[in-house]
Amino acid sequence: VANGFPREALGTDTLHAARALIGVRIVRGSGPNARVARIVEVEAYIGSDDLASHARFGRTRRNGTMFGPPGHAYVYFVYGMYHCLNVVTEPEGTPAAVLIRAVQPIAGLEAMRLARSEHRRGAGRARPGGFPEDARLAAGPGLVCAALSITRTDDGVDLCDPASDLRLEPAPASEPAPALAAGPRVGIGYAPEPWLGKPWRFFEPGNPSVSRPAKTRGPER
DNA sequence: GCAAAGATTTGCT
DNA sequence: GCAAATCTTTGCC
Repeated sequence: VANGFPREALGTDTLHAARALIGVRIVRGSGPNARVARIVEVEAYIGSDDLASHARFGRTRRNGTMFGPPGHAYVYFVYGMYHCLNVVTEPEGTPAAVLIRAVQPIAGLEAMRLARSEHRRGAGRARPGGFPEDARLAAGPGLVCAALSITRTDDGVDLCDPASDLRLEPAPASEPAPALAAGPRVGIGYAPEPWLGKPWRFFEPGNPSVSRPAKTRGPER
């Protein structure tokens, strides 16, 4: 019997929650067809003051979930073709979330490949022959949602509820704590300093499922 | 009501 | 290395 993810690990400091999410499982569905993936890369977006966050405009129709209780999924649509999954953090009323940038496929790889192949891209173009390496199936925020069939219908889902079709589960107790590295967030060139340079991207260095190599010179301690 | 840009990914020049 | 694909959301007139 799977345990639900402890909400208290997400309800306070977002940077702490972001680091704690590395290694945690994201599960889609149940039974033999369940898809299980291990989080290897995240980014923190904290409060309305963070000029890289969707919350910088205050509460809007799109980002309302970010203002809600922790442990729920904030899913948004971007660039006309991709979705991005976030885990809401901080107490209700404080807009903050952790973007899931990359996951490592653990189980249900067939279903992940199928979901990715069905994810329609540009002008009906067919995907070129062959699937990517297993480790690269969900190596990016848009690919995470494609591989796990995450869309806006999942916005607001309680990820700490073991009964949710999309949910978090703790890493197995036997698994060693993952190494951690940090660096600046990706794709937020519109944001001014100091937000642009905040080292609020966390990942497991060396993991082949990470979306892109570290921009930092070496692993942080 | 309209114009501009986006927490991306991919393929081509 | 750069621009296209594609459409929702935001901001301004």
